[in-house]
Amino acid sequence: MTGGTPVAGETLPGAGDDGDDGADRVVCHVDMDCFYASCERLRHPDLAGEPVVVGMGYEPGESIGAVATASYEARAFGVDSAMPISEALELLPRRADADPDDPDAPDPAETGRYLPVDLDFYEEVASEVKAVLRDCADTRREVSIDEAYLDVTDRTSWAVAGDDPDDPPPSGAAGPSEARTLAEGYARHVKDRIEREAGVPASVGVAPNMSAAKVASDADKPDGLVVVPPGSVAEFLAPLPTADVHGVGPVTEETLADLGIETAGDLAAADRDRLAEELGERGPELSRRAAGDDDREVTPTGLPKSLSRESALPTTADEATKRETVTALAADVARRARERGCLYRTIGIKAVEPPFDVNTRARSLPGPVDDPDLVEEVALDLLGEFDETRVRKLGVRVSKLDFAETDQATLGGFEAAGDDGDRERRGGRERRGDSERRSGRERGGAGDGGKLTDWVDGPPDRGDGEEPTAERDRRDADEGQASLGDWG
DNA sequence: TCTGGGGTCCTAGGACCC
DNA sequence: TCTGGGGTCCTAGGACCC
Repeated sequence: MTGGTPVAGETLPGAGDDGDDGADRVVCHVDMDCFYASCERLRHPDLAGEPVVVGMGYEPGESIGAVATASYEARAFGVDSAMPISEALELLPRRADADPDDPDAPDPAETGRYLPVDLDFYEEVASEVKAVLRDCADTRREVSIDEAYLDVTDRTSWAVAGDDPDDPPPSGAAGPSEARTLAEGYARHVKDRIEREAGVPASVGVAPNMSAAKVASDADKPDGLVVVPPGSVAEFLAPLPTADVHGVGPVTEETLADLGIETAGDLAAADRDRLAEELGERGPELSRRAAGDDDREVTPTGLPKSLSRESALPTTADEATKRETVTALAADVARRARERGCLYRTIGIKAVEPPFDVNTRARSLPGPVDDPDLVEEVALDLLGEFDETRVRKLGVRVSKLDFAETDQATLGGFEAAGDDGDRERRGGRERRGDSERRSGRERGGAGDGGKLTDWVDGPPDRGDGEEPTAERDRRDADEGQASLGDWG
């Protein structure tokens, strides 16, 4: 896109009522364009300009799996995210199936390139994007592998470019409608750096709050930059369909339509008590967002709340098959929990009956554990209720995660004692897990000895007086960031 | 539509406690 | 034993997002 940057609405004098007067934030939402497909193009330049479909669960030559990402060229054929590969292939045949000697073969111009998901590679690219974001904003929230919010209030402002930033025009009202704000220049800088340094395109939305920035980044994809200055947020959102508001899905959209609410403007103006009746607390909140009113701070992503694995299988009632599947999923979830250094206190399963009937069962333990055998045992026990049931998908999940506990085990057994290798570390952790399993309730008791007390005076090997809790918190934060990429 | 996998948050009802 | 009220935890399900 080479056209001018769309600036949503003009700032009308006296209309600056969206946010806190004089305290307008500058929030960017960075959304990578068809990220997986862009990553594939990065390493396969011949894919440039081609319809590209990246499928999860897809294997070359097969028609299983679902579309994870479709390039915009592929979307032009109707291929879309979450679509079964088999359906995508009908809309857009595989290039490999185009054979010039076969009159029945598809026209190569109407075919696309299909590739399986390679998350490890996408995470490498994502980490380069994140490096740019870290450089451009101190306050960030990374939402997924390809999306982040930045609060850049302290790096730029809503002042009009060319004017003295220390003396912005009142309400930004002066100047021609195409006046560029400093915020726009900064957002372009971020966008250009991502493209230059990570090699993949992004769309960026800039607004005084998160939800408007999110909508803005979506408004001109791909390769978009949409700026919504304070005072014009409500006006920018008003004509959009309710489904464009973050948090409005198909069900809510339908409910709203039944109330005669079709646009964000309708939603903003709707009776919020009525919305609360229909939608619960979410209703009024969505209405506020639609009105351009969202005071959520950009806060870093925390540690995960749950870890799960699930997998689809040909619909079956066979008990042995189901138990095998759950056993494998349980082992995998337990392994990932251990890798991330967390204990869990609740173990659950999911069993999906055709067509899409989701059943969940969960059991909480007396205390947090790291115990793969127990995950399997509990999961299989919960599965017992579905022995007769035909299922098409099974899942295993651990929740009520506890990171602090293992951190202490890690620090005590690993860092402080020196690197004794992974085996030793795991052994220590397992022993700890077992003891927790027997006496999980000991946790939280004040001054009951144990590792916490050992730390009160500082790490055993270090006399530098560094405050141990602060150190642990920092590790927590780092771990949260580092693991982000795994949840695309 | 015959939907893949990994998450988050919210709600409602029941158990249990004071 | 009944009645009332408040709070917390747990489980199950639903909606939504990427």
